Amino acid sequence: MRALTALSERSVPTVSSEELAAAAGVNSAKLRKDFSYLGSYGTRGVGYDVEYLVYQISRELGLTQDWPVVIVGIGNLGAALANYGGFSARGFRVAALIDADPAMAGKPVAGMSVQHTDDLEKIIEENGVSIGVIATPAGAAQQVSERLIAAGVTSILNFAPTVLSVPEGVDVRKVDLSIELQILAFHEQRKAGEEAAAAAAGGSSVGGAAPAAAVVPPAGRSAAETRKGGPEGDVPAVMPA
Amino acid sequence: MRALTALSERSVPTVSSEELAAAAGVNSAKLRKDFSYLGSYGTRGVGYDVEYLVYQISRELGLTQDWPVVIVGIGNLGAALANYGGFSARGFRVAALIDADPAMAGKPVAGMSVQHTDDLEKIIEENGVSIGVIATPAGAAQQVSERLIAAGVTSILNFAPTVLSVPEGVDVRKVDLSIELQILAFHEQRKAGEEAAAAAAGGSSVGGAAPAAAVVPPAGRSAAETRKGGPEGDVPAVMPA
DNA sequence: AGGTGTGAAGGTGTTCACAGCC
DNA sequence: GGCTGTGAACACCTTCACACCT
Repeated sequence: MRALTALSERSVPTVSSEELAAAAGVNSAKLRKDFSYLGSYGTRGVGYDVEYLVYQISRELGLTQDWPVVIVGIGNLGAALANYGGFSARGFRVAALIDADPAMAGKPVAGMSVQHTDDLEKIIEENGVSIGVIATPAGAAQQVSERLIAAGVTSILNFAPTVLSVPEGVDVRKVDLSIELQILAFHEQRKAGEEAAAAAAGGSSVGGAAPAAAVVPPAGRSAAETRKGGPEGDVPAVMPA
Repeated sequence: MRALTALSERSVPTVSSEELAAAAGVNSAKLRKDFSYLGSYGTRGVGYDVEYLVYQISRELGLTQDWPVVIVGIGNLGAALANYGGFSARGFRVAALIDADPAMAGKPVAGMSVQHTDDLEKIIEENGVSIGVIATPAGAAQQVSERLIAAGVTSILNFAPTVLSVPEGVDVRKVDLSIELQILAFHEQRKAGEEAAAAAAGGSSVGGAAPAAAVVPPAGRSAAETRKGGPEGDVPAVMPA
């Protein structure tokens, strides 16, 4: 979608699956197959009409609708989200900012006036909100989610570091910022391990030029097979000590 | 890992793959197979020693190390990240907060003093930082990333709404907050579509009780097969108008 | 000639089911 | 008897390759 939008902005009229795939960094066959699930929107010998394709995909993804959302918990994170430009650009409209702190009520954040939690139900109903964003502290999250759901919200984006328990039919997506860092740290560790291994081995490996994006299981497979000793001071399968 | 930590806090000594799988919401066979890649850390007839398993997985994931990180761009989002408790809890230490605005320099955020971009290289080198977090506006992100990388950073968590281009060997993870909302909106749209379809069909479907977590391609497959008409006012494959 | 749409081949990831150990 | 560790079966996803359309 990003690649398509870029083409659209450059007023490119049509793309072949090959060109678009290259721009998006994927395989052209995959792209064609994916598009085929939406329908036959291409023209053989020509390619896909960019504008038409943008429209079809947008609609399929629900981006042609305008989704009102509320943000509950206007601390640093809530304020950051309220100011985040990406939302309005993608069809989301921040209908209200809600905080439990009476001192926050009435304060202007991102050009809106913060409202108090007391009015949560009213706000949701009046604006027909079905998506709520929780940016409260962990302790408040579960309770907030219950009130949101009771008022009619059926999708929740949860930034609080808690697992919410919600009734069936309600979607929750949890954003855990530290998990992203953990993933980076994991790869960082592997980089260090590979360097060390390479240095120790002294270059006896075959094509050891640039093992950039290694994947986990296969790498340690054979090592794991042999080392079945047990729980005493042994070495991790995927990374040499 | 979350499920394990919870057990550890409740001082549960051992778990079977079955119990842990239920707690984590996954299949027990998958869990055993995944663990087997790390080694044979379980005891047949008994299960896994919780503490030992926590340690092994932590080490494998690189969580036993202390990772210094810098946050560049101390606006709302940067401040929110600096205050985010989850980082220190998972072995990350915020080594410095950096902002380009001279007015920010010296200001206290999350108990630290914000430093100016001029000192970026010095800070990175002195603290041995290999992971950087970019929370600047889109326009500054690419340049910041280049300075970070030149100074020795090899992993970047990018919150700015831009695609960074970086040399090989550098990992970038992009967090796009609006994508999460888009995913919720997509499911939300499908919920609405299903309701409408159910209402229209009047209950003639077979087991139409609760099609909670539907997946995309299969659903619209047969419909897509028949509708090959072409680009005039037709209906999306996966969602009835 | 150029490029889509798609059956078929090829991979990868998941689950089953059971031998083997405690 | 209970539970792990793992080959084998299975399901799903990706890629190939080519018939068919413009």
